[in-house]
Amino acid sequence: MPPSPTRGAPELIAWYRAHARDLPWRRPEYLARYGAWGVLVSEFMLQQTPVTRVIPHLQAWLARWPDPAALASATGAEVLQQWANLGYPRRALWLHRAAVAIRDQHDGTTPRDVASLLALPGIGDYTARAVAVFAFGDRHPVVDTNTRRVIARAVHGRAQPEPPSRRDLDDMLALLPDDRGDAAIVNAAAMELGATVCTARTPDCARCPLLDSCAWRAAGYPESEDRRRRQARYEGSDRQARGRVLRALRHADGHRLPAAEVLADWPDPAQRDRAIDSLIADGLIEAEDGEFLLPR
DNA sequence: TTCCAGGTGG
DNA sequence: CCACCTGGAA
Repeated sequence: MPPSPTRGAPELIAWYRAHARDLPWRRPEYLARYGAWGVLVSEFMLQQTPVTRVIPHLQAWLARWPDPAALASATGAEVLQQWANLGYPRRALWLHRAAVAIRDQHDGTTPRDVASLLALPGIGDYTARAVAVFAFGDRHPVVDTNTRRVIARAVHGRAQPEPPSRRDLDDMLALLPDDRGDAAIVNAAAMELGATVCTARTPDCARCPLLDSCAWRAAGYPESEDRRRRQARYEGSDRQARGRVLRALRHADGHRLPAAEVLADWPDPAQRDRAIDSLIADGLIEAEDGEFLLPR
């Protein structure tokens, strides 16, 4: 017998109301003050970045640039400086470019429809739907890696999700109640459950609101083969070299340094040149008069 | 010392 | 598929 469309939704909603973390972007005063732009900025920072690292940067960022027009008028150097050590600094440039597009193409108002959001730089399947749902209250499936794991277990009875695919959105959609507000909570609850209870390595099933209906539990918690690729070593990587260059420029007077001083002590000159060239290609640094500098 | 989390774009 | 960053946990 196929699962009923909203199987688990009431349990998720009740659990979320009682146990969701109190995060800044979930507070009514945050949404009242920053609106959809606040949701968009928080989701940008949360891409690939733990909640605890985002919180202090988010407050400072929105205090400085509370709306798209304010950010759009900043320079690349200011944006990268403010992004600081959040990681993946291309996101900072994408966010800046998204602000420019919102100012120039949407009258400074964060768009509501998923297609328009997807057209903005740095916004993909997850972020577009997260903004549409959490900022505007529309009914769409929002799927992050936590959601995918929760669905793999509770619905499909597998310990780990399959590789990401469009079917993930269909799976989540099937769990959403008709009511838009309830649907938004179920989206948030699935992510929250995966982040705090149905975790990758040590799920705490005793605290799970879906315990009674969980397909993984019903199947006896079968293991699944670990198909994760080993993460590339960071020490000595191109990533580390790029990160060092940007960190040096963030801390330099005028955000510029003589080319000879940039990564001067890096052990592999070819790798250093490759890192610098790729930073220029990405628009994260510029070369001028024998110096490297953050972009203007 | 290694491992881990995590969306987007190419 | 693979590159992209960081710092805290294991």
